[in-house]
Amino acid sequence: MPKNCNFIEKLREVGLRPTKQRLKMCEVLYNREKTFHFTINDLVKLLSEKMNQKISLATVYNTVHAFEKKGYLKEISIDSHKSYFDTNTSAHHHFFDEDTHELIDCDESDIDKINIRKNIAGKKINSVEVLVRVASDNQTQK
Amino acid sequence: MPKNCNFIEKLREVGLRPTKQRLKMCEVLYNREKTFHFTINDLVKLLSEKMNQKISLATVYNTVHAFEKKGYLKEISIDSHKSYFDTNTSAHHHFFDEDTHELIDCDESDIDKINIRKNIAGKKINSVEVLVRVASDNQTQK
DNA sequence: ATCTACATTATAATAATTCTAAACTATTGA
DNA sequence: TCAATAGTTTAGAATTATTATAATGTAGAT
Repeated sequence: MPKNCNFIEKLREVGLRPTKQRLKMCEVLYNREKTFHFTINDLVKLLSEKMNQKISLATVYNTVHAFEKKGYLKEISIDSHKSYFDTNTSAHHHFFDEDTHELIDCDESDIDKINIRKNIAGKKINSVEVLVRVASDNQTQK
Repeated sequence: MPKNCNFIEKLREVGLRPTKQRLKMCEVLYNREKTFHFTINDLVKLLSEKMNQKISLATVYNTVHAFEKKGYLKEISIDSHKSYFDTNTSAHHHFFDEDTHELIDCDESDIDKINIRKNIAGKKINSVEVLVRVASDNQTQK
């Protein structure tokens, strides 16, 4: 498991002070095998339940947004009622399970490269993202 | 210009009563050449300013959602802070101009067909949507 | 014309997010 | 080591978007 000093350095590098709260958040977010997708709500729950660390809501918002601005987190738009964040900040696509409301990362190999034929005058492409919505296939058969 | 009786019929067909408010909304939404992208806020403004029709906010929400449920409108997720709706309900992709916050429809021909290689067990694909974020190209040059 | 089910409305309620101002703390450098 | 200070956290208030409520109104069937 990565030690906290990694997080301290990481935070320092981008100019964020390594406070107790930010370190706890780093642990929750980045001390894991797989990419983590979450809403602010999920995160607050995890922090208070699992980490036994009560962090003010405002701090969670501030810190998540600080992380986002610094490129530690990426916001994903799926549902206009909820903000999802992703610890995988590289360009990648998603599946969204409409039954469970779960986000799943796509690998490079899951979706062929997207070819954009249209050009918008004076504009450059910042990102190309695909969202594949899936749901349980009820007519189970042949 | 399409006459209102078209809207009356249209509404009847899907089981919505053609009330004064819904007809006004139909006019704003569908009496236009091009696809219309809007937020609830945009729509309320248009109704009150251009159409001189004061409709209660609750009615606008209810009616937009009724239209959406019946397939007259499609919700587009771009920004978790705003709900965008689209009068083009067919499957299509979008450009999103991050400078102006404007949505632009893609034609079939603008983006090659997306090939999804991954399968999620027991799940079927409901939709595949591409969002291309663009912004002004400032390093104007060679 | 009357009835009934659905609509509209103003307003209250809720939920998500941001603001505020005071208290706190990590860093700097004397 | 110890202030000074600049950035941070916090509780709670404020704001914004959306939904619920309950009274009143209206379209469509009889």
